[in-house]
Amino acid sequence: MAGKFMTIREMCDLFDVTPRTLRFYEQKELLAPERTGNRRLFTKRDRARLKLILRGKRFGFSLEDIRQILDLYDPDQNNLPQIKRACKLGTQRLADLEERRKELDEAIQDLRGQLVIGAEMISYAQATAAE
Amino acid sequence: MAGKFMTIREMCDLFDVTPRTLRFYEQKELLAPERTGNRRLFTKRDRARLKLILRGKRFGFSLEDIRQILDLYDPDQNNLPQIKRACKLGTQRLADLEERRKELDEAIQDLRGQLVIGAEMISYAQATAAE
DNA sequence: CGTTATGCTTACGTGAACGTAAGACGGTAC
DNA sequence: GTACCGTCTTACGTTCACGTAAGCATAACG
Repeated sequence: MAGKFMTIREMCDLFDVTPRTLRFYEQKELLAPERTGNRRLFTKRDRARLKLILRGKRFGFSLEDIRQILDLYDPDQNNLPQIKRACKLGTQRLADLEERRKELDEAIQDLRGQLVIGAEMISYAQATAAE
Repeated sequence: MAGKFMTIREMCDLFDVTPRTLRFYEQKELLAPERTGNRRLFTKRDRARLKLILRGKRFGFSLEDIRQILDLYDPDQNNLPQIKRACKLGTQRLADLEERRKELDEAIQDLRGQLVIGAEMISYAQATAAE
């Protein structure tokens, strides 16, 4: 049923988005589903791209940022300069992500510390209440 | 000059944001600077909160999400139920962040792989061009 | 002491990322 | 055949996160 092509509804159910969202992404050239008549047919490629799109969004990238990143994932094989540009941009993006990971680790440490403090406040409150 | 209080401009320079942004965050109750007359005076607490705000934004949280997180970082010490709620929410948020880290690691691995492919494409193109 | 910078409030404007409603078209279930 | 999905296009509406301009008060500088 979903071997090669998927309808827009199947895509929506699979990724938990609305049809409007998929059409919007197509309009922004983030997706490029096939057509039969004027019905959209989403391929494996579209699914892979959508996964990347949603992931990017969860990390605060704009759709325009994401479009640039997507180009990295399937550049025009016959266009060497474009491949080189994509690699350069990708290397830069990688450094970006690694920086983000450091920040994320820091945030996790902070939050853990805060939870310890919270736990202390609770046990202290209970201790004084028991007096 | 910036020992205890900072002007809005000093804050802007320090965090690379506009005055409008700081006023906007205050209106949304993310910050609560003191006042002298009607001039805002930002304290160490505001600086700590702003750091958290900007960090949250980089990870795609909405300002409303962030407001909830901020409450975690200085709950009302006299309100035990609120502390407990904050801890619960914080624990949940921690799991959330750790999930994000897994995703981020995945994204980094993907991108590294993609860069390898790109490098291969470049060297292949150059090899065939040399024939 | 006038000019220039900084800050305040109020309020309308803007770009991104969709939501939503209207109307038309094609398959298909009865 | 017609009633009903599912999908399409077009287009106006909406929310979030600020930008920007106007008008006024105060502070800092020379």
